Amino acid sequence: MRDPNPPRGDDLGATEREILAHRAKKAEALRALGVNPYGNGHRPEHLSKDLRDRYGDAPADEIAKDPGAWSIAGRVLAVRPFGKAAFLKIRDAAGELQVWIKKDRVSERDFEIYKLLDIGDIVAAQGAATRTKTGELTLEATAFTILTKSMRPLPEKWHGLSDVEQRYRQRYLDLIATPGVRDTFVKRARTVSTIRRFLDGRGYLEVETPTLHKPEEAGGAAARPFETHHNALDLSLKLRIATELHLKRLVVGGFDRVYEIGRIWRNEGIDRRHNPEFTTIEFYEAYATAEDLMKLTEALFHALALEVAGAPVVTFQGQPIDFTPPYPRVSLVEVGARALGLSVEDALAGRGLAEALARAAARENESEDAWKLEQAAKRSPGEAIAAAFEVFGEPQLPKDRPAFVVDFPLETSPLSRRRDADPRLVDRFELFAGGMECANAFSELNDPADQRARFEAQVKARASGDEEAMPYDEDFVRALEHGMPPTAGEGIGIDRVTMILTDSASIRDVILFPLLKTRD
RNA sequence: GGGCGCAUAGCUCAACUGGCAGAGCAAUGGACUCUUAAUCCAUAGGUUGAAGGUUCGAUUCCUUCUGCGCUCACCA
Repeated sequence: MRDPNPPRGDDLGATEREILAHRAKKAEALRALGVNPYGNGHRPEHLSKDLRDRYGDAPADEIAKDPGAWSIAGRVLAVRPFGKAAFLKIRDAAGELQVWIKKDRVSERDFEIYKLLDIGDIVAAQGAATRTKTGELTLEATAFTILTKSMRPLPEKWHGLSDVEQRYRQRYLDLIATPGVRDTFVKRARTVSTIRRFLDGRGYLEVETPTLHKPEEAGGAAARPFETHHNALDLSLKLRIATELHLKRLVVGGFDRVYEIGRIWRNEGIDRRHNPEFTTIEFYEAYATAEDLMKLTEALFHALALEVAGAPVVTFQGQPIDFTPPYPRVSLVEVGARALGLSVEDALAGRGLAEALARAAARENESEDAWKLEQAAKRSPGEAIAAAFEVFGEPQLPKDRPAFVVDFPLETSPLSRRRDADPRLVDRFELFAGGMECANAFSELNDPADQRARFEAQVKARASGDEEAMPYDEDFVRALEHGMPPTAGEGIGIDRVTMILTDSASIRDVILFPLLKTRD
């Protein structure tokens, strides 16, 4: 444990303290030159990209004919000084550009300012374009100033930041120093905007529903919620675990096509695929069926691959995945039952199921899966078959393409409409890609009596220890009693889709500030 | 929550079987007007994550704690 009342600036090492002090002196020296080290009001007229667009690969003599008058600003990433000249590597919003400062081209004062420069400072330069004899497009400065003085050093220039923890805690440094990080988050933004454009173009309305839920509202998924409290109302609240139930209320209210892109919270474990807060898109379309949404999903993911990754085939962790429709379909009950050596009929009826699960568990003997199968034997037939699919079916899903898992048992889907042809199943699908569940969709249950029964089953499950079972949402049933048109809905995990589109191994690499433990 | 692993200068990493804690980059001072990890000379920088223990001696071995990573379970 450290000093509980550390001095401001916390536990700096001597080197760091010296750097801060030295740079503070430079800031004062800038003020003495009439430069506010934290000034504002300087607006660059160009981006580094403007010079590249203008000159491209043009040779030096051609650039010399029309060198232009350019004005850029950005962060200094590297300085290569030569006494009376220097090359600066500057990064702005559009890329990087070299700036060349020469004592005989800038004013004496500007050269004094340059001498107070540190790597990490935000600077502005004006001047003409040129190409150096090593061939690099360069802005040859005629005016130079420091806009913001950086007081702390950037990470080491060769290796950057390799301490994963520091990358997440100080993401601003990660963005500056680690190649590709910036691009990942640009692609994340493009993923969201592509989805938004896709749905807007199909007549969907974007809405926002509460993230603070009363205890009875915090359903829509199987998960444990975070708990919080409103002081003025003295009200216990939970953070939402899904947007589903409010969005369907809106379908009842006449918004036939709605979606919400938003943060949800689930109070569960953290690993490569899970962060306590993450972003989903849920959308609901009246008069559509799960079958319709499969078509829509194929079109959407194909569009995402093209728009975000730039090609229909995306390589994720060394595995190319072809997002060109159509995607193969795999039956959960068939594969699950077959894995247990049973017919679908016997499995759904529970005939021989316990014995088959025991046999399968024994086959798996020491592995973790055995335990999962043994637990499944205590649940309903549908849940047991789903468990068998998880253990035996999921690893066999196609890896070079996304795949739809279809034919879900009723018991695993408390908000899904029963299938007319077989009421033990629901018209539901999950989209798997890259070994992850990326989307989950179904024809929505709009029979209020059936919904009531499903909620009752959930309450019973909760009473017998299932902490992830949903609460009974009376108002939601009331809404259904007013009549919800036949509807299909879908949820997509934005973070996981972004992982695939950016080839990121961990969900933390696509969340700017993932949750970490507090440091003392 | 379980298992495995990691923590040394601001950053990236060394330090043999327990024997004076080092290097590169960054920094500081100096030289240098075409560099791309610029180069050259010099200097400074450490509670080896924390607390205990074993030992003549601990970065190294042991215990506990903290944080992080991987993995398993739960989950999307």
